[in-house]
Amino acid sequence: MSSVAIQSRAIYIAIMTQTPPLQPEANLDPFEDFLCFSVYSTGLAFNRIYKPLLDRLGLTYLQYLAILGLAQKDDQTVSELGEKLFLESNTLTPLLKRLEAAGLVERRRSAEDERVVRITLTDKGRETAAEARCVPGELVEATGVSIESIAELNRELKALRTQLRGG
Amino acid sequence: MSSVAIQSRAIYIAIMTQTPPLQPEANLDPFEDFLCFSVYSTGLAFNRIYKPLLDRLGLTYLQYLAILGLAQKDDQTVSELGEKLFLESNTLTPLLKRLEAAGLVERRRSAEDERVVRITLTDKGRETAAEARCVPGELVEATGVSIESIAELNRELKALRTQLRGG
DNA sequence: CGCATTTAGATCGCACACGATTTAATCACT
DNA sequence: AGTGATTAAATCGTGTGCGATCTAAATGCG
Repeated sequence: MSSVAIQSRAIYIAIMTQTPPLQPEANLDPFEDFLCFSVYSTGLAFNRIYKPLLDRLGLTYLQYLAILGLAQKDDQTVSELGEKLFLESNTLTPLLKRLEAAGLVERRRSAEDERVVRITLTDKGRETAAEARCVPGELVEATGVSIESIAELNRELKALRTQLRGG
Repeated sequence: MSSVAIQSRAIYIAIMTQTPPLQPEANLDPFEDFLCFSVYSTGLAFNRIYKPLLDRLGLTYLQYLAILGLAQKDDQTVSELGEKLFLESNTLTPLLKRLEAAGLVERRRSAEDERVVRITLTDKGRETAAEARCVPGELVEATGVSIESIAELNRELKALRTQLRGG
């Protein structure tokens, strides 16, 4: 059994808490030591925490993020929104059609460039966005994680994401 | 437009870097300040980094995690594996059937309790697991994130996940 | 102008996630 | 032993993510 070869452009993004390279024989617990798994499973946990709150707004987690993104700036293109969310049209187009069907956004081809689709929030969409902004305030600190340490965690994750995306 | 009511059991899980409660008028940038989004988008970035490496093993990201989980301990039940991955049978059953179809695992009903399905790695599955363990070693540090800071980040994420899951 | 190239979205197929429900087996308790 | 509750896994429907491909519009360039 051969180990997979090292890539030519040696990106190394701190993936785990143990020093690479790993030997197959190493006795490690992947789900404790792999940062990628901590990020993955924390994402699942966030999704589950948000879901009951977003259900009342009739939004999924991604739809919630999209609505917040649209509320930031009116009349964005699909690509523009995609840059904020780190997603592309293959994910956003169906999502935006669902939001349109729900009466929260309008999709219109640009007059200057017919390739471009511009998204605007409807009145109902703006109301939903305002409610969506209140959702995080509902999740209230129970134990000892301070706002400061969360801010720090957020900074670290953003730096990591930037590295993962190639700087 | 009504703000959503505070829940009776006031869980607050530090969700963002600004102090709640948020007013709808607050001029914030959700995608910079929301920890949930940093976790979400970092997860997407991890997925994309891993994909080309896992493609060579013929595994998806979740299949990779599942194989590593199965390699830790032989003859696990679906529920046992689910506890490691924070997933349930509605996600794992189809995934395990795909791994079975690929010849990497075997699924067998327990003789003692016919409700239980036990999963074992085949020889091919163990080979794949050994290769899978080498994958993180391929992702090599390019810039200034040290193993120590990654270990710290990992600890913080795990603590956060624990809180999100209700302690 | 003519035509290849590029670009923005859309479409398609596959694999997750997850709430809700179903099935079948076991347990609890009388 | 009987039966209602519980449990483990499977099934189903909806909504992401994403690689690959497609379409149509705009651009570049001789």
